[in-house]
Amino acid sequence: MRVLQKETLENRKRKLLQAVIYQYVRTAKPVGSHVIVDKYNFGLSSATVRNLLSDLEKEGFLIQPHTSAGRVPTDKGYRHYVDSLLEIQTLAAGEEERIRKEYSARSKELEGMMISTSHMLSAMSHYTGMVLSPRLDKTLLRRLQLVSLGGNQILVVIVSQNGLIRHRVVTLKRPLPSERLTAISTILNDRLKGLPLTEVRTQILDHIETVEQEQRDAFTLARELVREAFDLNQPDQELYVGGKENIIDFPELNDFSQLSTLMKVVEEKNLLASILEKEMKKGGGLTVKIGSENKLPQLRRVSLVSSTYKIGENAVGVLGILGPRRMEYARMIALVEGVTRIVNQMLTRFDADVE
Amino acid sequence: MRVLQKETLENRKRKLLQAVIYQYVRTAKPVGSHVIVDKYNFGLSSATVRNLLSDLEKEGFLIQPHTSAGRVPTDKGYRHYVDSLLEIQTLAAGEEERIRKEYSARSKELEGMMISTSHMLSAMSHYTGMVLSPRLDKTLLRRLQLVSLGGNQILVVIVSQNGLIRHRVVTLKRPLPSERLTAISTILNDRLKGLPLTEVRTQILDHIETVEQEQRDAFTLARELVREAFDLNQPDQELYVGGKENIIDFPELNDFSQLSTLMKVVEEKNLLASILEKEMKKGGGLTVKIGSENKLPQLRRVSLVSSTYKIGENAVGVLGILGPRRMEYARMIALVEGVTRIVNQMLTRFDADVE
DNA sequence: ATTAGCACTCAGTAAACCGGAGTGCTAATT
DNA sequence: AATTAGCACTCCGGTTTACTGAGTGCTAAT
Repeated sequence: MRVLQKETLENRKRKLLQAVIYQYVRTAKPVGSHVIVDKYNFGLSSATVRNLLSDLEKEGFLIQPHTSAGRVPTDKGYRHYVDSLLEIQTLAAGEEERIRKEYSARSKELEGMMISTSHMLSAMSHYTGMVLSPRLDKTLLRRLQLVSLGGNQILVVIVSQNGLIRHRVVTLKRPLPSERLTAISTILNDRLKGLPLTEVRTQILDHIETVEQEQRDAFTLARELVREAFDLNQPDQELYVGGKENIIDFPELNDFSQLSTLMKVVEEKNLLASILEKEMKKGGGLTVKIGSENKLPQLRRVSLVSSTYKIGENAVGVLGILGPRRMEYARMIALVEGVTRIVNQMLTRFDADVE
Repeated sequence: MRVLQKETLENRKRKLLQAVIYQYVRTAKPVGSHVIVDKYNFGLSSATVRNLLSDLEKEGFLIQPHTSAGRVPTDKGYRHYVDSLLEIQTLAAGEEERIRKEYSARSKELEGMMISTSHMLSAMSHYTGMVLSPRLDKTLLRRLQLVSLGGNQILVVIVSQNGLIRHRVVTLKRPLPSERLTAISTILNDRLKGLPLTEVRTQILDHIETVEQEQRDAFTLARELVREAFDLNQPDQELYVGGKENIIDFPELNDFSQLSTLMKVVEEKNLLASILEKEMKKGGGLTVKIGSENKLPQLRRVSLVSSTYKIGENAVGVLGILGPRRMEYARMIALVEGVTRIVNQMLTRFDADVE
């Protein structure tokens, strides 16, 4: 994604570009030569600035909405700006504090964490926050517990190594004495512990044959359980989105139809999810996708700042924000980066907590 | 809420009012006398219709957005219309089918059901769906299960009579052997089963003193558990909202600021929740609140169709939709009523499933 | 009581009309 | 050679004006 920095773009111009972008981000009005002279100390006259601006336009970093208007950054301009943010801002100490507090107040289990992360990203950015949950096949089974609910209902609780908890009520054809239940529970636990969750599913569904007779019906039951509990058509990666409503305030979307199409993309989570997933597969770190850099046409008027988060060494999920192109990139990047760091820590903590 | 039907509003006028509303709901354009003559067979001339319309306006059922425009229903007009919907439409057979299928595919546990209900309401109405979850103090404890996760983490699973499942990971100060855990689990279960969940909380937090010595530390532990698991600052009734994004398409909200304030109310769930809660306390059945009939000023441009749902005989929660005043009330009422019926059945099924 | 007819009102749209912000270019200045 | 002052030009956006047509209310005739 990184555009190589032309030598021709000497320092003065770069400063100017930054000033324009900075100004535009604040005011949302096309930036004219006079504003620049007034508010930023370049020691140049408006005429000179005009010349430079004109150059920058020829080079594709700026554009005029119409003749006789000021300049507005293009995607390329933003890109250059983002790339030049060498010294990444860090989160203000207060902010980091606030984030951590928010987490500790909430539950320690994974789903809760996903939800609050998405909310937090949105709250602190005033944009839309997204978190793609860790993939099932990267998370290992810590424990599988069967709890009788009386009658022929059973509660299946699946706990993964990193704190993801899933539960499901399963109704059996016939009742089952509770001591049988614990027996089965232990067998299953022994056999399956430490396997990836996706494995657990297939293990049970496929390898029934190889089991000795006495354990046979344990597995028949197990099969029934798993089929219901894992809910095959439920995707194993979920996207949590917080702050959809902020989309309304995106400054660029001045008409309803644009607003509406964007809303629909965000609503229809799996599109977004698959984009983030690709991001994840491509490896790690923080990426910024600006406007037209997004493949999805519906997203070409917005920007995405996202980052993969890890359990131990593996990138397992993605989190980020979706906002207008006219975005305070520096702050947003700091935010995403900060939250990623914290999430990483928390997930590895989960991991370490295992007996 | 029911406005008494004036004798003065003779049949012909009522029919006319209905026609106007019907027409307006479809077209969103002020309805003029000509349209009425053309599309509805009243056997009257436009002039006569005009007179009648003028009457209806004097009586407050209609209003002109400006002189020389057609008429638009007032809240009072809608109200009258809704009240005159004697024969409630029932859901189309296909629709009911679709709803039931949707449920069976999804999980049987309560939270999942709440979520899919809110989604369904929104999907079928194209408006915004809301479900207020059953109150904790109306639901009884079926089972409280402690599951060791190894180390000093414990998973507390709380299952209520009607299928609500809550889980929480609790980290203890010191590790606890797993046989102690099951022992404690049984004690707690015996003692607390069948109590309302709110009771469970207070029982454990308050009555520690009265316990014999040998069970003493069970309760010390329990106390620790409960305090964390029930998460005191979490409200015990939750509002599930689906289809917020549909608000964008509400025809009445033609400017951004209105849109935005409405969004904020819906976002800030507890305001809505408390309104619905009041609805519940006031007893049962289906209510329609039209525009200014809503206390909350932010809601005075929309309508609410809601209904309480029951477990057995008690109204425990509320569900409904929020849409524009210009709404197909007949269909919406049928929808809410239909969904309520199904939800009632499912909840009572949960109840009956207990051993 | 109903209706035909007509004068009147007014939203909404289009056309015409500025004012001003901002540019590009040229010629003068450093 | 780079910078700057000055000026003509462009075009957006807001405002005014004019016009159309849908729809009404009223009066007089049926």
